[in-house]
Amino acid sequence: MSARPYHHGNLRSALIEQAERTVRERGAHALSLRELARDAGVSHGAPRRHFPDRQALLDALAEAGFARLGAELRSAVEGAGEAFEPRLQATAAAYVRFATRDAALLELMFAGKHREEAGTLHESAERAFAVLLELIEQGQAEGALERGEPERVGMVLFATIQGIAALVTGGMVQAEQVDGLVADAIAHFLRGSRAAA
Amino acid sequence: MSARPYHHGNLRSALIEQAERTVRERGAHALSLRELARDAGVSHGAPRRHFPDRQALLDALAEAGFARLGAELRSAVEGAGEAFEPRLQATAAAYVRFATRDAALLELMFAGKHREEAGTLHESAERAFAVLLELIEQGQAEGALERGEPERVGMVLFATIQGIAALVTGGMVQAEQVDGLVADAIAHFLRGSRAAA
DNA sequence: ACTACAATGATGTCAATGACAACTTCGATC
DNA sequence: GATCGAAGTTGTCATTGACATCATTGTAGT
Repeated sequence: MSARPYHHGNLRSALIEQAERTVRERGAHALSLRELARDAGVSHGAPRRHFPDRQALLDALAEAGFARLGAELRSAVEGAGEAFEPRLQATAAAYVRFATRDAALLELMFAGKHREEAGTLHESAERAFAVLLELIEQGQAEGALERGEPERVGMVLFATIQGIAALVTGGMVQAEQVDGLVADAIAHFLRGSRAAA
Repeated sequence: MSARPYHHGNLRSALIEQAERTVRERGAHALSLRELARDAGVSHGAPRRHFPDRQALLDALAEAGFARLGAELRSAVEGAGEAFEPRLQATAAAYVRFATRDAALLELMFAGKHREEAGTLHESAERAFAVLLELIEQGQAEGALERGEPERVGMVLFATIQGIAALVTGGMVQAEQVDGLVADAIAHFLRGSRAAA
């Protein structure tokens, strides 16, 4: 009759999982270590074994977020054939989808990134964004984008996509308009790029 | 010897002023009503007369933020001559300047905007953004931008500017690169627009 | 099997905080 | 000058994050 074993077994995962849900549904400010502990059926001190303080949990969430973002972007690229433009469309749409579905999480990810202590976070972020850089390189190879460092060439495009996501989460754009707006932005960007080449 | 008069005199303003500083320097999450009260030399219950709860203070900050943003944008437009392109450059730069200097505040402003209760916030936001819409209309009149609703035509541009600000506050772009990036983005956008016309 | 030991959780405590209620002081108005 | 509402004070409560100390359990080494 071991109603609840003394050891949870995978408390860390359970905490992160529940925390992701809370952040998505009620924002990061609503995240309470004690509430997480209660939901996991564990004492209020237990989470401390896995996360020394609240910020450590947020960092872990950010890290997991980058991993998932990278996976979703990669999946979008790979599911969109070989040509540059459809790949770009699919990837941008995937990014906006992530950014709007997990707006608060993305905020965490960005906020954690420029904190000094955030050790492995930078690497996780770079791994996620590597997908985008590869895509830019393909665009350059196909002559759709100007030459130069991919990071610089893609910056304006990335800013635009990120900005669209911000407008959606800020309520300045309806959800139904998103796809059209993304398509618009990409078409606009590519026109501007070709004119420069 | 009125060391401290019973009535502060303008507690509301003092609280908002100090709160703006705190938000700018340490973020909105670090804002404590009790700390504000202490700094103002007033009891912990006093702020309640002016802000029923913490959110009310945040809303007031957002409102003041929109007023200031609108003023800075207008000032940028008016200080940049009559022609569309320099006006656009100046306005975009002013927006990014605001967004990076008061990143946490801008976040508050966006977050508050799509909350139902936020009564007058929407109006404040619209007043601030009216400057941008007028500018878009001028660009259309001069043939630099495609025709159609200014709100739609300007959306991609606004997203890009907002996105650049996000990249800066996210640490993905150095402060020195900002001006160049903004100029790049605008040039890119205008090329794309002319090609469409 | 037995014993350390390290990992994981439980319990208790503290200071800070937001929210609320009840009381007090001040100043404007009649 | 009495009244009354606005502004401030004091006291309290539940919640929270952080921390210290203790309890339990699985596991490695013998």
